[in-house]
Amino acid sequence: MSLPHAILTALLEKPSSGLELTRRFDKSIGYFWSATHQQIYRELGKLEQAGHIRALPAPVPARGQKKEYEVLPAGLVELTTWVARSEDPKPLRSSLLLRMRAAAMVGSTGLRAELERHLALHQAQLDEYLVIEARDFPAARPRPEPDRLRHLVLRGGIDLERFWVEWLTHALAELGGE
Amino acid sequence: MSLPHAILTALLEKPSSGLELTRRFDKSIGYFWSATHQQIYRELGKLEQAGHIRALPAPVPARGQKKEYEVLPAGLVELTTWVARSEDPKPLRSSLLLRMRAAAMVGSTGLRAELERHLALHQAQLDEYLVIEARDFPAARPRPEPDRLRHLVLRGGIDLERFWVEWLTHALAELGGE
DNA sequence: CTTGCCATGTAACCGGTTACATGATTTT
DNA sequence: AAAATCATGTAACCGGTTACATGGCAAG
Repeated sequence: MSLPHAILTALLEKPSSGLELTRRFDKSIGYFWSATHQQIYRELGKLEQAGHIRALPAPVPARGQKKEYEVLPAGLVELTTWVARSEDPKPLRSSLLLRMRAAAMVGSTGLRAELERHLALHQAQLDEYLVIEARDFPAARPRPEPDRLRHLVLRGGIDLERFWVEWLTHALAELGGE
Repeated sequence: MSLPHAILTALLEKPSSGLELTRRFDKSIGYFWSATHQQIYRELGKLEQAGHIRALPAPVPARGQKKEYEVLPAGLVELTTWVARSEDPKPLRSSLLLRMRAAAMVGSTGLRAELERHLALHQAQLDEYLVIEARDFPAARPRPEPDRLRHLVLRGGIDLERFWVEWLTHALAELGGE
């Protein structure tokens, strides 16, 4: 049940329409909780019904017309209690690790190319994160808590990509020429 | 579309019944592709229908009776081609990172306890992996390829847990007393 | 002969994914 | 006025989750 809270967070940062949310998900919150525009519209409807958000009054409400949403006090309460809520981490699901395990049974033919492809993807994502870090979090400390928290989140993304890059590099070396 | 291939791999390692598979998932393949017994029975049905596996003939087939499955040649082909197949990594989904991002907007009250809980969980998982590594992969190299691949998979799990342990430790330090 | 466990399932639901539909606005 | 783009949606599907049902078998 994380998507509604992802949306509440995004709307708190800045009231937005569905499409704007979709775009911001693509380059920010979506880095660790992605969503398509269909999901977002569906969820906005539910959140409005629940009284957690409301559509800002539009001059002429109509289909195909932009609708801006903002968070209501009830939504703020919901998000605040959710932050303190406890939830187990979902078990890992990696089809790449699974593939490697299968390769141990049926041979690793063709696996190398896939590892190289993933390495490039993770390296690219890492580079993207590092650019954001340099832009949004230049040296200078200490910082106010909100900034520290946002930086920690980004750090998580960075270190996770670094893990993949290192593991894939190691795996390719270990696999040897095929 | 990974579950069927996880099952094929497990059945190649050793022909099993549905419940046996469920148990083996809980302590091996399930570390990176978990499944409940309902999923497994459903998938076994599909795989049998597709001609990828077959139930070994039982003396008295009946409901509530154990059914052993084995992989058929078609299943082996399917798994082999799947290993070489290319598939993008699913985008990361971490409700913990999301929670921290929300905390940057509404305050981090109650977050510390959750971080500590996750730290303990990941530390426990890491310890479990390390025991398995010591048991199944004692020093001595070089090794045949299948063993190298299985060890790489386990290494992935280990390094991933290490990442979480380190990041959570860092986050707790950075968060400071609350 | 009841309790508990082994083993195989069915049913309902839910979030995420993919494909498509529709209206409004801007560009050419 | 046709084409492209912005913006909001509907519908169908699919894998994973939760709750429950059913039968066989062994222990006390």
